[in-house]
Amino acid sequence: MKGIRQLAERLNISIGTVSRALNGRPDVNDETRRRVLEAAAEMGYVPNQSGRSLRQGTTNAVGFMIESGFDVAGNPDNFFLGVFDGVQTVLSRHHLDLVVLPCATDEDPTQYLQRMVTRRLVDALIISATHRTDRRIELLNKTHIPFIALGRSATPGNHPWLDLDFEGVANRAIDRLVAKGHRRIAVGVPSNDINLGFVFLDGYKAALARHGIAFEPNLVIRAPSSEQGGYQTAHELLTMPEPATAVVLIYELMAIGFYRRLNESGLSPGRDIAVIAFRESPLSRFLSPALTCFRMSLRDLGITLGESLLASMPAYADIYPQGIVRRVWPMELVEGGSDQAIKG
Amino acid sequence: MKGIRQLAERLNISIGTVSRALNGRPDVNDETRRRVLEAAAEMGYVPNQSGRSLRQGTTNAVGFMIESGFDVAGNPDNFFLGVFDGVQTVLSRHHLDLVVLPCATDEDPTQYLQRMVTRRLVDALIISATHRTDRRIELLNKTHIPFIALGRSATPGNHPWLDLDFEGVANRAIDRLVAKGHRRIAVGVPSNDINLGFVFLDGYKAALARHGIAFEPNLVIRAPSSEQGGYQTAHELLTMPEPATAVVLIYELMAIGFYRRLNESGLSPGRDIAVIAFRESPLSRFLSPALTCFRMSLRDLGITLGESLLASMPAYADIYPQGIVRRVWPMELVEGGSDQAIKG
DNA sequence: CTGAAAGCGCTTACAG
DNA sequence: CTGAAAGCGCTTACAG
Repeated sequence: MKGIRQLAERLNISIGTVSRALNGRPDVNDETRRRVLEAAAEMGYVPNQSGRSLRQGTTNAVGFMIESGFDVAGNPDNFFLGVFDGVQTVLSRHHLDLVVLPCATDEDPTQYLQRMVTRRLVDALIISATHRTDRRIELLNKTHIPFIALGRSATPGNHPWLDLDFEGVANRAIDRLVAKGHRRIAVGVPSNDINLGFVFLDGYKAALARHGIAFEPNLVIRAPSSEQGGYQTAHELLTMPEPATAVVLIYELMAIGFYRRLNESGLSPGRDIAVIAFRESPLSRFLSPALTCFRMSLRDLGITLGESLLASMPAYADIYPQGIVRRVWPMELVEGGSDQAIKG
Repeated sequence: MKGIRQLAERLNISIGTVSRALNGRPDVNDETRRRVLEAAAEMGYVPNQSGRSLRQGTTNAVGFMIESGFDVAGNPDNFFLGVFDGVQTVLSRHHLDLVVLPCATDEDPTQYLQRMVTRRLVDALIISATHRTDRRIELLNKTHIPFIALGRSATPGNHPWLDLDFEGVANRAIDRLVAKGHRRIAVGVPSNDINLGFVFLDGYKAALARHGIAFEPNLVIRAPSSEQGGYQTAHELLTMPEPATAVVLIYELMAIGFYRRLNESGLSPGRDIAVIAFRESPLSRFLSPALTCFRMSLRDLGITLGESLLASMPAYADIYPQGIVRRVWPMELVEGGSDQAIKG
């Protein structure tokens, strides 16, 4: 066990001076500092995090909670790994580490989060896949731990959040489809309580209203965010008395199942029914025809997420003076062949 | 700040007794224990992990390192989230938590791991995506922290490991294809140093030898483990002087690109060229024709991974007496239409 | 069965 | 510029 004490003994100085030298305090003789750093490197000494945490009251770690159950479904190409990378870029500037906290499927997310918070495993938290009403937000607001939500929620709070622009997705998709002559436009939305479904649906209704198209509840297909869900969505649409001519899917994974169901009926996406989906992934290019979808930089999203979180922490607020960030993240439309059909 | 001291004051007993009651020590009066537990629940008291860690020398956390760069590629449907779930099932039995440590793409994996180890963030580690020679294994063996590798490696060590049965995949795929009359069977393998590529290739060569088929180096196509890589693989195969009649792909993500390239030439997987891929995912069923591939339970793999890790930790060795586990994980073949072509 | 005390490895006012 | 000492929140021998 190589602690600060061994290091100090070896150099014949006090542990206080070693600590100050290591932590870059200005009140240390240059020569002393040099010797300390040299010896530390040689011994491979790194401060014990528990010792520091206990003394300082901070862990120098930021937690990112993910829920296997909800997050997985719609994210086939590892949405999160891209975001992690961006978050880490920011954290590493301040010698903070990112630890990912995966909540097991058989555990209540709020209880899990509660445990992580009270154990003081991390100084701050990022939560994702927010629900319409989200008890985690309630809990975090009560405990006063700094956090940011990747996703809005109807649960109130003064916390920062970052969310993808699902209104924008709905609006631009509808505008595009209407411009191509479509009037009966369906949407495939999540069947659970995840907040983005609500935002997307509101955007859809607003866009229809702008174009003077009446909202028809039966054109809103609720299905799991999976291939199977996409298959179901296509099946429902095809067996309707008056089928839709276009569809906007919330997850591109659904597009695979959607395409397949169309093919089974001898129909072709893009020719017989227009398809637009959120979000671009490696798959979207390889579908045939390529999927019209929305693109974003996961890394940039992660960077903004990290910076916005730090902005809400007193210790970093002067470096990131943006205050409480509440921001919608824009996305870019990527044209594919899947919505090229011209109607009427 | 609600610490053990506040709890003790409120109950008018010493902090030592509170600690003993909370930790389930037998030498505590039943009534005292009841009062302590009740008050703790009421106050929402949970022991500070830094305090415990510093005193006990353990963190009660197990780390699972993932590398964004390498792990992501071949795992479109979140391989790891399934495994995490199984690992957590095991850890939660012993009040251990799983923390995932994602190594950023711009950081050296060995240095990252070094930092995590010396900081003493976790008591034990799981590493994944092992390379042919893996400096992380060298490091971990040196530091004497308990760990298990998900994947074999040529780097020596007495550590436990668990690995998927890539020889089995190669053998059974080749047997099946040979039985259908194929003799020119290609393989698509990773273009990097990841160990599974070596294991798979060895299995392939051995299987060919068993069937008296000469090994042809140009039938080994090295490509990235992505759709693009699958596309490249198909392209190379189609432009060969004497094309292969069957192919085994190491990642099912490659199959998407492979299918697409075949379609571009008016060829059909399953009819014109037989395709088998490792590993089953939601996608494999939705490809047309469905992909013949290999299935496993990610959760069960995670459970075994967790139990094998604990077996190597002195504190848990009596509960998990399996010793140093070194085990190959079997998989089940799932029939699709992609290898139904009969040659000869 | 309980209390008082030591100590895990650090950081940081406080003297000098 | 440096050292001696206190103390972060726990657990655990050691007395009684």
